[in-house]
Amino acid sequence: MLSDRQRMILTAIVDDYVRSAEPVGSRSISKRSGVTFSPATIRNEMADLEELGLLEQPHTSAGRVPSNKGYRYYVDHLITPGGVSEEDVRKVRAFFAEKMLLWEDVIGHAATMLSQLTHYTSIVLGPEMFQTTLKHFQLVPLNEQSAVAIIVTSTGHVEHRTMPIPEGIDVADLGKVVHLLNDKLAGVPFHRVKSVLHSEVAEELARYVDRCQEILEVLEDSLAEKKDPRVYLSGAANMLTQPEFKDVDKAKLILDTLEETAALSKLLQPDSGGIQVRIGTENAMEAINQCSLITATFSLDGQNLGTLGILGPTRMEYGKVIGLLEYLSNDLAALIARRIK
Amino acid sequence: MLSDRQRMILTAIVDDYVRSAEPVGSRSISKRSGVTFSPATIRNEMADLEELGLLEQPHTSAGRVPSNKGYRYYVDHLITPGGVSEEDVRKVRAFFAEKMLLWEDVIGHAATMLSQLTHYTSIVLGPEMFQTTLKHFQLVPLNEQSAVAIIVTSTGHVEHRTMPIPEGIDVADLGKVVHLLNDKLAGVPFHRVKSVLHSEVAEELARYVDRCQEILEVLEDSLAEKKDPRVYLSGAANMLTQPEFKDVDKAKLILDTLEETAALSKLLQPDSGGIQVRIGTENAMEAINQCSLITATFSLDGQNLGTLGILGPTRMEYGKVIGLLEYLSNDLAALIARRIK
DNA sequence: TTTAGCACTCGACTCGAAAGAGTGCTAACG
DNA sequence: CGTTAGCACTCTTTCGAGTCGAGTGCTAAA
Repeated sequence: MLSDRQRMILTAIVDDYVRSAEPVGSRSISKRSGVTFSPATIRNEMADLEELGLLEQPHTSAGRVPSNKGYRYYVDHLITPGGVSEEDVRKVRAFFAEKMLLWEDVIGHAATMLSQLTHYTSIVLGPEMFQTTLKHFQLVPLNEQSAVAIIVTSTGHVEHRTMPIPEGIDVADLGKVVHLLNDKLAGVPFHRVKSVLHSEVAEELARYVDRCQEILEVLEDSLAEKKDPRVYLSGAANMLTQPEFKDVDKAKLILDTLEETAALSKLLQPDSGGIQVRIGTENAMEAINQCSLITATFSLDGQNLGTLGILGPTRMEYGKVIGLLEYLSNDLAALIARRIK
Repeated sequence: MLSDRQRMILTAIVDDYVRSAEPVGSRSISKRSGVTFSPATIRNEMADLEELGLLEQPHTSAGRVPSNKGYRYYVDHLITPGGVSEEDVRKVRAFFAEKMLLWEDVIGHAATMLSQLTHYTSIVLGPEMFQTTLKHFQLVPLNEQSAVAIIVTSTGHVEHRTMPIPEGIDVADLGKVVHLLNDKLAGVPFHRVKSVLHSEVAEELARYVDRCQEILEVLEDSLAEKKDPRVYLSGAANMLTQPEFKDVDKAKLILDTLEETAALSKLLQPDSGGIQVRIGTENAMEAINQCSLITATFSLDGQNLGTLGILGPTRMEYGKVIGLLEYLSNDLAALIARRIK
């Protein structure tokens, strides 16, 4: 357990270091308003905090820097529950007002906004279809060989996929199949679609439709195929403004990682709902062991609609970012809820 | 007009500099196989080439570097029409074989492949819908307030957009409208959709359908709205491997630019079909005045289907990239042609 | 016209000295 | 006993001088 003074000093060091990116010395802390003790006292406390593993020294005769453990303590116990600045609220409002018309792009634009507001990198995951239920689906024939499947999920997410039509299949037959499937599949979770197709639908369908086996097969491919959720990335270049990545090689390592959307989608996969903070080596991926990732899920009736993520250096404005993510994820959830009513 | 020897020297300098990123000295050229004259002779020629503005010297006592004008001459007159290596052909084949099933993502994946094959940054533009014609469109109602419009263009491109349903409109009415519109609008270029809706459709529709004015309005918004073509970016981090961008600030400038998709879409807009090379300051955007952009359009019956772009430092493997783009753009065009038959 | 020779230029690298920031320790103080 | 002043010490950063080496331009000879 830390004393009040130790907590105060740790807070000061984190705050200072986040701002300046330079090791924090005892003198600069003693000069803060509200500090009544001398640099020497602070040095003693700092030595104690270092022994506890909360601080580190880049080298003798440098100031102190928070360790990962230090950041963790800060986030868990010291953080000031950051409200969102009035200006940011205004920007968010303005943004949604403008972008609501192009609903398809709204999540992508949210990513852009996040990176602009925070000056960090934002990574946003769209809904993972596989975990939602099918609400409605429809086929629109394109030509002899292909059709577009439009899929609507219970969360109001719409997606289309082109699929091949087996040689010589009648369009009318397809229509019948789709009609029947909508009855059977509405409300079925995607991860069960495959088995439902096999167990319940196949036989009945076979009575009405020729060659239904072939039709079911292509439908399976386009409907039930597991796909990674869409990944929206924005502000990756913001990483380059951080002094910890002034070395191009380090920066390249991270930016390369950021281009692998599959890896990102795994990285953001939340353990649970709400806000999560992963500091430095707490992140599974080695390339971002110098970074912290803060994520927030937004959901509707317990169904996960997506994840907002902010990636920055471990030396990051945790309070501000957490506040913003909390605010924005609630906003987005509310927006989607209102939309599908 | 350059002498054969001058052309040979310029070629050697460009090739060497592209490989090494270091100013090329007379000595290193004279050592090349096939070179029969001494460094002194080459120095004389180099001085002449510099006077012509084709070469530059970073400072006295350094070797020579091609100027933008030098690259231009190289691209226009000296380039060896680069074939595509067998290995690359194999990779492209393998790639298409694998990705054809997920047709929706094929262009995006093509971008990824381009950046991986070239180690440069690839920027790919999807089809500009506004220049194609409408082939078919359909509405799928989502709930009381909204529907999805599926739009199919003559080039086989499919797109969906959510649109609001005006309060209290009958779904059956909507169906009628869509049916009628498909007759009227099929084959109409998108840039004329708006006027056709007004001039030809409006009156006739009014006879059958109540409140058709409101319906037409929302349709206009979702159908005829001009949207920038989709921009696919891949391999932006490759920029960081180039020694000319080892300075983080320069790199940041470029990466920032690369995040503005609207600007990119403008930048890639081709003057004409085929391959285009823009060297250094020939590019409109100041941030990439140290870069070259090579673009190739792929089209079908004269309709532009998209643009492949490779962005790299001016010190770029022009021959190889041009060859690859030529090959891939033809391939893509053929693929699309085969698909819509 | 080509080439050898040579003085010259200029960036890159190395080294050491000086400056400066911050510490840890000790001893004194209230 | 906690707090503080004082001080020696450590380590990085910065700067300039010196050296090295690559490459040039010029001149004179082949």
